[in-house]
Amino acid sequence: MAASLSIGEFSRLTHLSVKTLRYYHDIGLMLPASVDPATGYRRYTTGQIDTALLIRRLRDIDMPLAELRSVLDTADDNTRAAAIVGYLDRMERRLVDAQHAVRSLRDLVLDGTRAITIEYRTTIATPSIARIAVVQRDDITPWCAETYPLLYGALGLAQAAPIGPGGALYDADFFEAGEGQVVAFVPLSAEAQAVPAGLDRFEVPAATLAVATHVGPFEELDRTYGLLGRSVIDRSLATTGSIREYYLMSPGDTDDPAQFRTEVCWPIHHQPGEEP
Amino acid sequence: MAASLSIGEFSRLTHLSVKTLRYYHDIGLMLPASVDPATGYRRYTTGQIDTALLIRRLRDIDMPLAELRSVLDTADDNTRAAAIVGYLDRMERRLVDAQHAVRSLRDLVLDGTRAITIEYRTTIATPSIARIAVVQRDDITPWCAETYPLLYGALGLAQAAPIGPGGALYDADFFEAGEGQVVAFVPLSAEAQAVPAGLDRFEVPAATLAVATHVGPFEELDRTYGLLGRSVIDRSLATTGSIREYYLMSPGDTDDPAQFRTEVCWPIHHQPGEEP
DNA sequence: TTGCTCCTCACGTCACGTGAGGTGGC
DNA sequence: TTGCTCCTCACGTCACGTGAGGTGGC
Repeated sequence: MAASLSIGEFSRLTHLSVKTLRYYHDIGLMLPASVDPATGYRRYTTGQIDTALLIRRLRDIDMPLAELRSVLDTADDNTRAAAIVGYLDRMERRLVDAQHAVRSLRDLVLDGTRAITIEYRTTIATPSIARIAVVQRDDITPWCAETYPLLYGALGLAQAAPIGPGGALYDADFFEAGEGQVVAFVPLSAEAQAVPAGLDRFEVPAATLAVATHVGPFEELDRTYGLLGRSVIDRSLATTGSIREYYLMSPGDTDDPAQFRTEVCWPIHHQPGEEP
Repeated sequence: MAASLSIGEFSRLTHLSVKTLRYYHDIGLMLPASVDPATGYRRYTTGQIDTALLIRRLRDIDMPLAELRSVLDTADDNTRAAAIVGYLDRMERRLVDAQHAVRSLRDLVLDGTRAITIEYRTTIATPSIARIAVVQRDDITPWCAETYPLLYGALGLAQAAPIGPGGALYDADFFEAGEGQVVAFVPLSAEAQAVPAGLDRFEVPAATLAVATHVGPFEELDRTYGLLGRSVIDRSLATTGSIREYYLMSPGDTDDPAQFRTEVCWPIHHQPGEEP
């Protein structure tokens, strides 16, 4: 019943180029139904159109060939559908992220004049409740989304009130190696009750800091980091130590990322104008 | 004032890898502020952080390096902003298209059982008003969006009513070479008044057709085409001639693409069961 | 027989990443 | 002096596209 087609005919019906079909044959992704042993001519059947169209659809949305291969190798329809839907989910998230990146860049370009103000501050050690973990840069958003409700939830249960805005310490490795220790903390008076399992007492160390307040979504923090880092280095104030952020207005307070206010704190060895 | 940085320090501040920075130097996209003639060590300045961050942002959303180069070569701020925003516009459209592709594939995977019914039909020549042009496959959507309001608008002015649903003829080249003649037509009684400039009288030729009705957005037509083409070829009915579509329910009738009904008509040399 | 289709190499493209093997700076 | 940083090749990767040069089928 299924008729036989030359590679050119099959190409026209599937909108996969002849070169692409030959390449898929070479790598074993999609084999012709038969190959003439004398001439090497490839023959496809109409029954292969479905598969070819699926491949084209998935390639159109950039599924890597390795993943496509494992999808095609999946015989069971439900398992295969689940694998595809899993990819679609990931893809949709990436598209949304890309849209945010486009919009944020548009804001930056159309309003590139926003300067930052930098203040200098020496903090004292602060008792707090904290969650400490080694986190990858790419995982920081979900980790925070999970951690802060946990911390504030624990305070609620203990009927204790925070004595300042929550924040986090980021190990230098976190930025430099893409993975490092992160301490998410909420300041709390030392007399407050015992902390639940999984959370720790932690004393946020005293520090001398250059501080810039970032207004807007977390994805745009890079600009504030860039300007703050530049200022610190230009003034030869840089020292080792953790980068610190304080979340003055965050997802716990508002749903609108444009309203977020984040203090970015860069460790310095002395305040400008003071004795080193 | 601008401090000097090694490539590693600059890499950490900009999140561009050392390899990437060296590559940008090689191709002349972004030069170090200085290079030690003895050791080849590259030196960057804090004043280059802004440019590096812009590059990173634009690369994050896949601007090709050639375009990035022309953006960076643009000295005038407004012209540069316009070039970036132009790219952002194109990118945003592509992202929306990709989202549609993802959703449409999701529908297909979750409801892959939809079969099509194929009927056979012999039509007679039909007088019509038409717009004829050579169109690229990629441009067909805007071309149609422009053409049908024109055609129906002309009918309105002439106080003439169409005598059947609008449609289009697609030359074989349109599908095979990516560009070919397209005739968009609306059937009209031969006695109706003269046609306005830019439009033509056209007689849609008689034909014997295999017809499948596609329900849903135009982006999913490939599946109906695949199933219809497969059926026609399997039955050895294929012949040369234009592919034809009739728009029974289209953007002129509803805003919801899920409601669109399109007859896809494949030319055949005789109806199955009849004498060839 | 003409001309269209199909074939197989070999190499190019894009934007880097991955080592190898070696030197420089603090 | 140690070990971390930086250097330059050369080659790899991903998913094909672009010819060159030649054969096959109708």
